Amino acid sequence: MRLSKYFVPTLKEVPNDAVVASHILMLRSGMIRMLAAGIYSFLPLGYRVIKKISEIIREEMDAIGGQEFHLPALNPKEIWEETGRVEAFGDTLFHIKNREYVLAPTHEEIMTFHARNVVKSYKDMPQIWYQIQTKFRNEPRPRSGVIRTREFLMKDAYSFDINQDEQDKSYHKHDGAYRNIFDRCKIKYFVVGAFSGAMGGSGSEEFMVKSDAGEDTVAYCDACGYSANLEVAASVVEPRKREAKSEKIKEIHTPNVKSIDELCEFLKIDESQCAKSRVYIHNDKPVLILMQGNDDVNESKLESYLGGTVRPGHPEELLEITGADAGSIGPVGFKHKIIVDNRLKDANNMFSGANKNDYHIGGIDFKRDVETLEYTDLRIVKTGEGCPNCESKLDVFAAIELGHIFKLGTKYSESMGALFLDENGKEHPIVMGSYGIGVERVMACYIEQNHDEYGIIWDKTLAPFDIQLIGLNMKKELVLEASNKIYDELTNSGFEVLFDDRTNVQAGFKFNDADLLGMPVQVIVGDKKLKESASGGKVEVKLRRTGERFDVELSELVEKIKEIIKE
RNA sequence: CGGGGCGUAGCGUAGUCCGGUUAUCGCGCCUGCUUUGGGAGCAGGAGGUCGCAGGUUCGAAUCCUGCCGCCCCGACCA
Repeated sequence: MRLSKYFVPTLKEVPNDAVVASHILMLRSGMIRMLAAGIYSFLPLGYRVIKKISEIIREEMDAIGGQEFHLPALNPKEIWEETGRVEAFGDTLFHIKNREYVLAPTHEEIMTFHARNVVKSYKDMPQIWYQIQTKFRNEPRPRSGVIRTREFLMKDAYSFDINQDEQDKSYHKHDGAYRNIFDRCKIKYFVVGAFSGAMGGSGSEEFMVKSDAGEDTVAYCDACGYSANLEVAASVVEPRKREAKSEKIKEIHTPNVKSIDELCEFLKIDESQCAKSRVYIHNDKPVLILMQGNDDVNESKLESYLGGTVRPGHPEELLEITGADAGSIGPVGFKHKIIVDNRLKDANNMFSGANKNDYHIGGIDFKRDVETLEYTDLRIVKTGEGCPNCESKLDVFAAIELGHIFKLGTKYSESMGALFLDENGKEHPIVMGSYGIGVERVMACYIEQNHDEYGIIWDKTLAPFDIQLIGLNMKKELVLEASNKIYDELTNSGFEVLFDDRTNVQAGFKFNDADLLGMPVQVIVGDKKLKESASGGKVEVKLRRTGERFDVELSELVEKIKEIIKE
């Protein structure tokens, strides 16, 4: 491809709206342009990368017996009503205004629709069906360029099996395929056990990439590989030990003391002696949560302990429920359910609010002074805390979710009536799995992990082209002829070559563009080196990743490049 | 949806507080000449409803009101 005719609008300056590296570089290298918030066009160069990623995914899906579908994005709303997901998705689902259609945010219903009444016998399974297509979600806040958008490309696969054991096999096939896909894309990732959330089902794993641009938070142990979404992550922390002697309970006047830090300062005590109170509302009833010191409540853990959803109480509610404002609330005399973090199990000699403004209570013994307590793990894990599986320390960081595999069970097959007969003629719902990969996210994550101050650093697998051929001064006959010839030779040898044949662009400009676009190999043709050798001339070869450069005789160029580029 | 920021030529921006000639500068673009191994030089040129609408005023990029768009944080998120 000749750059003089190719639409690659590179940008010298950083666009105002881009913040994360992958977004900046995709814009600057002319691979994408924004149409509206969370809606992007892929330009020719960027689309080449998307096609390469899709092809890798396709190969690995086919290798585990996947069959590719092409499904409608426009779906009748009634199919989505069969599973109750019009309501479940709520505002995230795009609705068509002038017909009872929705834009598909995923395709469980549609695949199940095709399976029911057709996949009727145990002999028809297993099946793995997949698609690589555009999905639509009305995200409240798109962000980070292509990482969270309203319209995006997703590989979604669905498996259909006769029972859970068989489904486990399909699940493990996908686990392997996913590892192959991300390995081949040269992405450094890790796998996290996760909630299956609103998807339903019994188990799931997320394929994550460590990145500040990510929206998930993960606890990870370098030593043993333990990893978990922060929503469910556990850690080993020093518990509050019960002291031998329980002090007498006493009320203390603490004017204007609100926070745990202020309380410690005022009473000259350690935060480990403090029980912080948070009031949540669960099923319209108040629940008091006690945490040690400044530990934070993990609302996901609280929700899974209680079932359903919780929300923090409003200030007015707190006053009505406890008789005090936040900062003076405590367990003594609290009339409703109290749940205490494990770290404070059976603690005594604790300080907490008195349920009376400007007063706290000291010498609280949870076993003596509070009627009924429940204990569970409610902490948000922090960096440096002990790994629950080994002796090492946990690291907590942000991550991008690249892929997610679910054991769906029979949620969709039951609600949509996708049933089959087993060898005894008995009817069962199909056991399903679903498996997603965000295609643009693969691209963004790769760039997040492979760039420098000059631009993107592609490996051959995802690079839009293998080689950027740079003709330095295209007005010189010698350079023009030689670079044209090299272009033909490399192309005929099966390489994908982007030929910077622009006549009116300075050398430095071409070099910088080449580093920005980031093809793995640059071949630089200038008249000085062409004249250097009697045997027909030399060109310079530069490796983008290392910056290494060396001269190669023209006659040896193709062989040399083959050597460099072979995987 | 809450908080914050921004919107002036394709991109990046000055000017906005404190209203007043022809709206600033750089890059990019067009024409010509020169230059050609690290983001060229000279000369000439094109390009703007200052996000939109209304209002105040003799006069609005600038002040007021409403709306729209974009970014960041939060909430939300299979």
